[in-house]
Amino acid sequence: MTSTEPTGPTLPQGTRPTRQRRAVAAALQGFEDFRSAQHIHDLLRRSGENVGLSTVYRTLQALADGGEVDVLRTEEGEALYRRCSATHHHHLVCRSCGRTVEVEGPTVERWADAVADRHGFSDVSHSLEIFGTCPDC
Amino acid sequence: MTSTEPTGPTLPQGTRPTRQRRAVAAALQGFEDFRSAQHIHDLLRRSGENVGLSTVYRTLQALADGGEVDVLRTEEGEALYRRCSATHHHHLVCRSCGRTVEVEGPTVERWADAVADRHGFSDVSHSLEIFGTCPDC
DNA sequence: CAAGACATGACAATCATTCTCAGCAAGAGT
DNA sequence: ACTCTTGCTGAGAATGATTGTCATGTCTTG
Repeated sequence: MTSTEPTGPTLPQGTRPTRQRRAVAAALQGFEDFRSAQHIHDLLRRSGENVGLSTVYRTLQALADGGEVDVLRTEEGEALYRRCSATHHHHLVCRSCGRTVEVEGPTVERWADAVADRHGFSDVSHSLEIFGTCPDC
Repeated sequence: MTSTEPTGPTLPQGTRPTRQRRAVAAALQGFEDFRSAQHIHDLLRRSGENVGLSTVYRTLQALADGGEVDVLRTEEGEALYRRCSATHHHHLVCRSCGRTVEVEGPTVERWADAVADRHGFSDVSHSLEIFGTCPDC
């Protein structure tokens, strides 16, 4: 019920801005496409920031819960993370190189909401990803 | 390399209609909603049909490859299977009870293909699921 | 019937993700 | 600044779904 003003959008309120959490948040600024938790963990290692794998998972999950990062599942079920743009959108992902293109489809959004509404569903969310082979592959 | 005429739509061509495969195919007729491979394995056990877990996985995968069953991933990444209707469609899934409603959206299909095409992507597929809470929950 | 090819299943192996828990660090109070 | 309380971290174990292995079983054809 409290209306604590968040000081920044980078980390969810109620958490401590530790070195590790900052590092993960920073790493997310370093790429455009979707990366796995393990990949991000690697990036951190390489850049000198030592952060435990568990912590990377925990932090990504927290960020995802707070709507700070997008999560998507590959066709094999692996979770991929990416910093979230302000606007709601979907992705066109290359199956071989992982290249990602952001796409928007206002029509789709409306359609999904309408369908859910027609069936009496509430608290609606949807996931939409397009997979294919990009021109370079 | 042969063009063997398929005798039926139930199992992909080039496979032997063994007891186990028939059993899995039959089990899929027994429910409307999405079930995990392990759940299906259990159903078979209970109904007296003894089929190994590996075989259930293999068969489901083969059926999925042949477009005979729909596969979707839960938000936790687990694969769920369901017999496929003839037409391409998507699903409105209740997050708490798992109830599934099939929905169609020709517009969405066209949109997805158009977007992919515009970016030069080939061999395109898309996944779209709508999650929500159904009126009974 | 015999041979060859494919299918099966018990079990081991993978692999991403989560759990555990002892030790460390941040923020509040003194 | 010092301490206390609470939360955070991380190494490694545990989990759980899925896939691989391979000896054995079962069609199918000659």
